[in-house]
Amino acid sequence: MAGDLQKRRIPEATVARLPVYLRILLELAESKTATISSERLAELAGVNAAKVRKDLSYLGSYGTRGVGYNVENLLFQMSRELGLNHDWPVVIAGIGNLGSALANYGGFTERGFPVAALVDADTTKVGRSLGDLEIRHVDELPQLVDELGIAIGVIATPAHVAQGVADKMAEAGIHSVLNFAPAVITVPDGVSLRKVDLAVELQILSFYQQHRHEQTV
Amino acid sequence: MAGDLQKRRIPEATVARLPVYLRILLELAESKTATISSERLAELAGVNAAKVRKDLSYLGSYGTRGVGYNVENLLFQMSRELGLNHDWPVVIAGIGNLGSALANYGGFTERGFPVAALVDADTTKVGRSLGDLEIRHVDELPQLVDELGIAIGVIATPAHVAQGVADKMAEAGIHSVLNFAPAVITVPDGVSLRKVDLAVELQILSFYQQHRHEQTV
DNA sequence: GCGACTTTGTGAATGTGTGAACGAACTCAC
DNA sequence: GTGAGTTCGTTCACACATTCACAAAGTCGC
Repeated sequence: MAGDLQKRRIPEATVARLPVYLRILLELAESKTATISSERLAELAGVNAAKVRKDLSYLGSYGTRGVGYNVENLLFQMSRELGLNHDWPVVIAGIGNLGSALANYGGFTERGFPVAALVDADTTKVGRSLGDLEIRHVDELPQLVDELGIAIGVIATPAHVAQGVADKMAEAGIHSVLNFAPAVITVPDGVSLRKVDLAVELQILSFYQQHRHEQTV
Repeated sequence: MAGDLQKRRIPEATVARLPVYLRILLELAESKTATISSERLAELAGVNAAKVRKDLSYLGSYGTRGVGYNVENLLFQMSRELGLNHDWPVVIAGIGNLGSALANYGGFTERGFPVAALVDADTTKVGRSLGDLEIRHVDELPQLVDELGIAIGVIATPAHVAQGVADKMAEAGIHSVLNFAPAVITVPDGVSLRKVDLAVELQILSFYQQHRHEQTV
């Protein structure tokens, strides 16, 4: 029914916190903890308890007053909401320092994001193997996306080619892009883009360091 | 004088955008562009022009109506505000896949964050060299911080030891921490903490991918 | 030097996110 | 089954962030 639509649009800030809760719940489940209160979860996540309750309430009313939240149930609901009940194959573009490290890093597959393909524009790299994957040419993206059901593209190329790669990804039918290149890139409507920029993070830290110093002086 | 204090506290959201503007301005300076309008800068940064003007106004009134901003001057003011008029030496803790990649990545030094030391808790790694640096034991942090004037600590360890490393960094006198480990960590008052969590980023993308799909169906 | 044009800087309106507070709903001891 | 204690879900007020809209301040051609 139509009334079901928009019943609860989840705010962006909440979406960004759900994965953090999820990881904590996974750890709790491993240690056989059956229920958890918003207070304790807040402590583990480093946030405010009211925020936790509000965040979780967007998933539905899965808590029990006087008791807390059932860990297993909450895990299930949250995984469903985050779309983690199945794998999302990933392609990494740009197999340099960072790209190689990401490809070798087991944490992706473990969390449901198997690295299904590696691509690069450098023909001297194409054909080489990394782990159990062969590096393919970036122009093969459309076939790879099709054949392997790739949903997410990770850009680990130099800045000046990042936009071109993003364009190729979008064209190949990828709807989610994670950009590590230190460049502002744009994607068409309907494609999600997130960025991780190490230099920017360091510069933000530098700002606060600088200002803490000025204040103290 | 005291009236100078708090004249203009820069909002967090603005601080996070300044490094992006900075990078664009550097590119503009390289291509000998003398002035730039808020409109054009906004386009390059992928944001709204009003936002650019408000952000820049926190640095002071450095624009000229009818003309735009002088690139060189704006660069100077912004670097000063971000504390980038001198280098900030960095220590990387945890020399695994990611740590090694970060250590080899030239982009840090280039942007004023020279990697001055590498530490690890694994005694089989201690003593080995990476680039022109020798891996030191994490317990040597206090001396390293002192001798090399290290200001920023980067955590690239496994999740379960991240908090311990953060504690050691804080104790050694580091006031800025960038955490790559997939774990929530806390630091004492007076220490800045930022995090980069790859799995979280992918899961956020997964959320939107999932919901786009549900909507379309 | 004057009028047309450009672009900044900011006040006011709107939107988004946070945290305190509290009623509602549940458990548990007796 | 009643009362004391716990914890959720939600409301409200406030803080923070974004965007619009426009006067103020400059340029430039003639």
